[in-house]
Amino acid sequence: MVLKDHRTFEETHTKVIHEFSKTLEMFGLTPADARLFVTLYINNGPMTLDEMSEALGKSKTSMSTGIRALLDQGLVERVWKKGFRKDLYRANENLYKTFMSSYIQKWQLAADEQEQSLKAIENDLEEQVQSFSKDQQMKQANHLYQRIEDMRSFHQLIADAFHELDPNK
Amino acid sequence: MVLKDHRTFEETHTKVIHEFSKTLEMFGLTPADARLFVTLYINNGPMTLDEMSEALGKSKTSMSTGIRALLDQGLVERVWKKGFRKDLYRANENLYKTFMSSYIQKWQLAADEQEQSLKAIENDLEEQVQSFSKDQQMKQANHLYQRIEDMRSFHQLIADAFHELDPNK
DNA sequence: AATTACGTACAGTTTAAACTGTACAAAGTA
DNA sequence: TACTTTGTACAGTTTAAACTGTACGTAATT
Repeated sequence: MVLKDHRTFEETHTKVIHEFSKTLEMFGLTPADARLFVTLYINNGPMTLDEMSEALGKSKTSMSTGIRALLDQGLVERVWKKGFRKDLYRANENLYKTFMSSYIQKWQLAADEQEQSLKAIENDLEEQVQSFSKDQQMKQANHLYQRIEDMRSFHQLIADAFHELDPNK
Repeated sequence: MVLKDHRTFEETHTKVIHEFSKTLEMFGLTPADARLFVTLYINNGPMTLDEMSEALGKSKTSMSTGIRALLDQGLVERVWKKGFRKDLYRANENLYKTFMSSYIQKWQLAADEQEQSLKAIENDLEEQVQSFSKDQQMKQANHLYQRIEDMRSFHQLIADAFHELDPNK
C-alpha cells in the first residue's frame, strides 16, 4: 500500500506541475521554464540543480539555463546555506506580486523600446515626404503616418493600463 | 527618383510592420500572425489572401491559416464587397479595445479552465490523504495542499486584475 | 599541490513549430 | 453541364527552439 500511495501522490504532484505551468505560460514563460518554476514552488525548501534534474527528468544543463532565465526575470532567488557546496534556489513566495511585477517590467521595457523605434521611423518618414512629388505617394505616406500615430498612442494606453496593475505602484 | 522614393517608402513600410509586430507579440500572437495583422492594419482598405501573400512574401496557405487564427481571436474581420469573388479581410480599427478585449478573454478562459483542474486535483488529494499512514506523507500532502490553495487564490487575484483592465467592463 | 565537485559554454542532436505545394471541395461563371 | 476560381486540408519539408553530453574553468576539500 505504501508503494501505491507513493505512486499516486507522485502523480498528483506531476499533475499540479503541468496544470499550473499553463497559467504561468500566460505570463510569457516557456513551457520548460514554467515547469521548472512550479517544481521549485511546490517543493518544501530550496533545491539544487541535481534535484531539479531528477524531479523533471531533464539534464542538469537544462536546469542551469532554465534557472538563469528565471533569475533574470526575478522569479527565483539563490539561497545560501552554510557549509553546503551546491547552489540552492527557491521560487519567490508571493506569486501575484512576483509575476505581476516581472510581467509589467517586461512590458514597460519592451514598450519603451518600441516607442523609440516608432518615433525614429516616423522622423524618417517625415523626411522622405519632403521629396515626394506624386499625389498618390503623399496620400500613402499620410496614411502610414496616421497609423504610426495610432500605434504610438496605443503604446501609451497600454503603458498606463499596466502601470495601474503594478502591485508596487 | 520615383523609383528610389518608392523603394525607401517600401522599406519604411516594412520597418513599421516588423517593429510594431514585436508589440503585438507581447499579447501572445506568434511572430507570423503579428506581421499579418500589422500588414492588414496599415493597409489602406481590406485585403485579399493573394494580396497578403504578395505583401509578406509567404504562401497563400500560410495566409489562410494565419487569418483564421486572427479571426478566432477577434482581431480581424471579414468584409463583403458586392460583385467581388475573393474574401476580403480588414484589421479591427481600435487597437486598444481590440487587443485588450481579446487578451483578457483569452486569460479568463484559460484561468477558468485551470481553476477547475486545480479544484479537481485538490479533491483527489483529499481522498488520497485518507489512506495515508506515515507522518512524513501527511506532511508532504499538507504542504502540497497549501500550495494548491495559493495557486487558486493567485488565479482569483489575476482574474480580478484583468477584469479591472477590461475596456468593456 | 593534487584531487574532487560543481556550474556552465559549446557543439551537436532531437523535437516541435512554421511554412509550402499539391490536391480537392465548394461556389461561381460560361 | 463543363469549366474556372477560390479557400483550405493534408502530407512533407524547412527552420527554429529545446535539450543533451562532453569538456573545461573555478572553487572547495584533502
